[in-house]
Amino acid sequence: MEISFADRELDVMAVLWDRGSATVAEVREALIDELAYTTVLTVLRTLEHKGHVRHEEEGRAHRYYPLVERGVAGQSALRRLTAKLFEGSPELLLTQLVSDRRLTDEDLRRMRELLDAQLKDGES
Amino acid sequence: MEISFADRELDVMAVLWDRGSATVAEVREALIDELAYTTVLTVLRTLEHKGHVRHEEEGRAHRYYPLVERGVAGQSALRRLTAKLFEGSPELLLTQLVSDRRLTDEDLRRMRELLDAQLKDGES
DNA sequence: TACTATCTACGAAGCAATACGTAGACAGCA
DNA sequence: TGCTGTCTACGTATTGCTTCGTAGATAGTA
Repeated sequence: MEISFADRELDVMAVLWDRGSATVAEVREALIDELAYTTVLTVLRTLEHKGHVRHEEEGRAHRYYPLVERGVAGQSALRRLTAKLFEGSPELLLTQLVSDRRLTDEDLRRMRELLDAQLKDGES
Repeated sequence: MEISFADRELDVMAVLWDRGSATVAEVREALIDELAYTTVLTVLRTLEHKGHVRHEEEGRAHRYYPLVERGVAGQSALRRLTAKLFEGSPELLLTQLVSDRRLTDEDLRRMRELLDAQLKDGES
């Protein structure tokens, strides 16, 4: 089961993930683009309709909570990206990743440790 | 300048990237979903209209060539992904990438070697 | 010549995403 | 009580993506 978000939906989800939860006004505040209040509301309602968020009453307002974990959405997106843009090779993706930004040695070392840890996990 | 492709457009681009170039019939053949001939043609024409592909006459048919490199599109997509789904941290992205159980130990080992190579480069 | 297969060109329909306006509910305050 | 600001609900316009049908051109073949 694949999860994916349209551009604007992803913007909104990112706010919910960052803050844990948010009201319409808070989401609107957090977004870079200046959207009408009702626009943000609409996005949240469609996300709710799709089952990606839920809401609770908070006074007269609604507080929205993400129902999809950021990691799950990330995993899904990474798989699509790997398949379509990196010939199915995570290695190629990593090549791109480290060639784009100038990562410090410290960054690279941490990333290598990460791979070490994962490899040791597999051995057990 | 950000480049992005819709889902079906990406499917088609992937074929062109894999093969270097292709006619409408070849793209149609290569796609997993069975689409009408005109559907594939339309996608290619809109891609051409956007400047992402070009075509040359080949007999009565057209042969389409990608004008955007796979790597450039990949870079663009990776940036978006990092920003929206991994809080701007390539390290978090890698964590997610390597935690995918679909990766073999061999994949992980090669990725570690890649980072090793990158680290040794940095020392020189 | 007439038929068939294959191609492009064009148009249109359906749907989802995006964006916003208006109406109506309601709390707080003058 | 009446005004103002804030909220949801609802409707709607626009745009882009996707899909395909039909028409017309043309090369090859009976």
